Amino acid sequence: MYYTCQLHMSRRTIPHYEPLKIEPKWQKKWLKEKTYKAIENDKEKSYVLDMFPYPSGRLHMGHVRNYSIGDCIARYRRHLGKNVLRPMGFDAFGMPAENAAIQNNVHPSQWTKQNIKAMTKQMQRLGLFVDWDRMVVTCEPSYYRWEQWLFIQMFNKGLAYRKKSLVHWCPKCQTVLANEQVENGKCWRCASSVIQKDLEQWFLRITRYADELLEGLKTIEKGWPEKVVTMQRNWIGRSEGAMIDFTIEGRSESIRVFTTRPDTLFGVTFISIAPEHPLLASEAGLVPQEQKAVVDAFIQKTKKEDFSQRKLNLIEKEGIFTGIYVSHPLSKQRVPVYSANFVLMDYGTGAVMGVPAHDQRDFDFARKYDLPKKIVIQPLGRSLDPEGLQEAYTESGTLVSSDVFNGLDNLLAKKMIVDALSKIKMGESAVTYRLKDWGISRQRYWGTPIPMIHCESCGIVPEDEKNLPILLPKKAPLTGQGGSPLSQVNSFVKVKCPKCEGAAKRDTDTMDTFMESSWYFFRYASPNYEKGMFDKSLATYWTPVDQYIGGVEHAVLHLLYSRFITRVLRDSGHINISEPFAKLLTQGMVIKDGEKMSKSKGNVVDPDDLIAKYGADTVRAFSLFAAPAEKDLDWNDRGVEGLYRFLDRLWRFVLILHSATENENSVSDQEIQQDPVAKSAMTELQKAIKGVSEGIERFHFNTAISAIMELINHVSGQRSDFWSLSEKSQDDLSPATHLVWSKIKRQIVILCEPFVPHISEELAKQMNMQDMVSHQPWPLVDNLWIQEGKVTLVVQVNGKLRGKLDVPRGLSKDEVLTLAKENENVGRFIEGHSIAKTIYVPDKLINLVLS
RNA sequence: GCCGGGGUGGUGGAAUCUGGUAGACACACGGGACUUAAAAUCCCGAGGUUUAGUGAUAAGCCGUGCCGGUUCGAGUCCGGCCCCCGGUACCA
Repeated sequence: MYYTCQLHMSRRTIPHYEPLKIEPKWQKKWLKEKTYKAIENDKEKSYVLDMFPYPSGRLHMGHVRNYSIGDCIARYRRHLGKNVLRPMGFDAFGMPAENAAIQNNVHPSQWTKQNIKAMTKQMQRLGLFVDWDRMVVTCEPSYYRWEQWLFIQMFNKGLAYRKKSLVHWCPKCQTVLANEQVENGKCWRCASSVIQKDLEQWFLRITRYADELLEGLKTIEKGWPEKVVTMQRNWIGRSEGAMIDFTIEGRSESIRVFTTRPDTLFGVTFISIAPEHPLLASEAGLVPQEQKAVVDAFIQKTKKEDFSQRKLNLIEKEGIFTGIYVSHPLSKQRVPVYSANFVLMDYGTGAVMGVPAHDQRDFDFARKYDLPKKIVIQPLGRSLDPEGLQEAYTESGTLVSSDVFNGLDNLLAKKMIVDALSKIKMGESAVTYRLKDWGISRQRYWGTPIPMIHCESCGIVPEDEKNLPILLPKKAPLTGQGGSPLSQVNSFVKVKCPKCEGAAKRDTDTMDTFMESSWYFFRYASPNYEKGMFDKSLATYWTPVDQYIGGVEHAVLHLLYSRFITRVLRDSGHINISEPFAKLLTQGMVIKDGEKMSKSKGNVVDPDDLIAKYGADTVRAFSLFAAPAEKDLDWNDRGVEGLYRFLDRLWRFVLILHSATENENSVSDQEIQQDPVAKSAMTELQKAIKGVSEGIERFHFNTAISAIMELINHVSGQRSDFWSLSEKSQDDLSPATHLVWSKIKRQIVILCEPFVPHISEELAKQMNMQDMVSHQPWPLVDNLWIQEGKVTLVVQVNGKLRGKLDVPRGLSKDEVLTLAKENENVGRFIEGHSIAKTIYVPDKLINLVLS
């Protein structure tokens, strides 16, 4: 495995780049010496965090990409002198473990532990910058104990509560899903169609923080992708409007509607309510006898319709007259009440005022059922009439047919009408949110048990904190059928009530796994802390996370829940921050042949195979080089080969520089200036330092790596015999070149360390460098060398490129103009014309504008 | 529909923040050197097109989805449109 330098017949040989030999050695050393351990100190801290993985069994390329990015940032920041924390852990509760248990008869805990072990090994084989002493595994009782404790605190503050409600239910996973876990009417995990069930469940009152979560986005929007901020904003879905009461004819109660357009109140020609609305239930006794049969039939029919389809607006608008009438709160006119399938019970009040002239849905509905359209807003300079109206007019305008509000601008009218309603207690301004409370009960085994007890005499009682953790029983029947597995474990269910000591039952649901991931980043500050969720002073030192990296798929789930829980912890005095993640980088997917990598498509690339073939450095470097971080990365096997070849080139490049520059003598800057070879090499080195630094800072890792390639291309091109140089060649290198090359060999290993740490450390060692590369400071750009020297100045005539001038920097406009006119090609274009104007950008270009 | 992001060679992408040589760097391709041969390695070439020249080459024109504008100068800024990707949705 040795090749001999060709031209010089040198006795010296340079061993080939052999990643598989050098990588394990360094990985062992890093682990043994705890090279990347984070210890609190006086330096500026930097907390770099990747979203922790679910222990599915094996790393996939998405993980590799994620960790390569985080690793690069962590390493770079350490070189900059920051105190870097880069921890790793596992989001270890969840369904796949339980499914594996059902299918293969392995205990979820065993399955999970095996996977954690295997995946940890894979990560170590990648050579990640990680403080392994801070590992957090969420299925450990020492972790979930504090989650149970948090739940009790939230219960005591009214932030955790139980209610019966319609919830999303996945028939395949046999469990409830949160709103955020339903995508297009399908389960986020298994893609089964979700159905609705009426169940009693635990909820966390995230809506109490709705406004704050919305406002808080302003403080982080600079550090987060705009896309994610927008998604959260839309998800919270704040809308301002009014609640308005329509009194039911012959009754004292009223139907309350929510509207964002109180200015169109006089345009109401009907009311529509959701089929599930309680007023339609028989108990309410509102629907007249003669209408009862048809109304019930309509309700039944709508209920049968696929709920998700109804939400997705795929079903034609349908409705039925309920026989109920209400009275308009201001005009006192009689208004019919319809039940309509497009009105949703879970938003607003489940009842809507129908204004066909100014709302498109109402317009469609009115057209179908031949209901009148009343125009109450006229646009400026036009006059709408109900007969000619082809669609609802939803823009602004002036109020008409609206009693005392006629002539008002509609924006002003909004406020005036709500005021008028408030006075007679028939309405008030109101804000609604799309965001709903977070349902966290899961009828599954492999999760954190909810530390609550149901007592017949005392009601719902929290477990005594002394008894935490409430351990998940080791044995439970796992069949995937028949509700919570824990309900079948007698020893778990039967407890004494902490209040009255009477016989009571434990809650048998477990918490949504998103609970664990909502605070793990605090736990890393003190992973083994036993007196609470985390040590406040340590968490205060490290958090917020300075740079968070992960997939965009968590834009509203994990990233919103974490912001919520952080605020809960803040309000109970456990931490002083509101926002857990100061900066967020969402990396794109790894795709192959235009499709997402997946087993079913058979286009999965296994990181282990690649590491076994090319080594970790190649895999890491490729995943950074092939595309900008935030874009999708199209996997390309040839590209990997290319990166491997580059690393081989890097390897030989550094060793050749080394063998050619073993004896260094001191040379002044001036001597370098006067030596063209040395000087241009120096300039290229400075450009590379600049390019790599800026690339990493802007997360343009692809251009950062190309800056290193350019340096190698340039220096190796300085001599035609470069690739066969040896120590013999020292004699024919100028002292200045000798020095600059020597500088390059020392600095290039630092520049490439964030991308390819193994090869970098190994090269440093082979060059007998004292310290490990990871402890070296980042080289600073010496602008002197970049600014020095000649520049290529562009000459334009009328904005078109006509010539180039190689000139020294800092020439005056007149000097350049004279040179430009002398240029033969430029001369051809200006001949016979006079120059009307000259634009000169120093050291860049001159543009001659002809008259 | 609404909200984001994007559209640049055969391909991934650079230059876009801050208007100033479009195509860095790489992949793929083609040619050459080395080799008995191959691999590896090294070197060279390359957006399209036209003109002149045997030729190396020189020069012109066109070119960053489309149309228009601002500017001495637009891939970059502004207005309008088309297409692709992602998110979201009877949200009252």
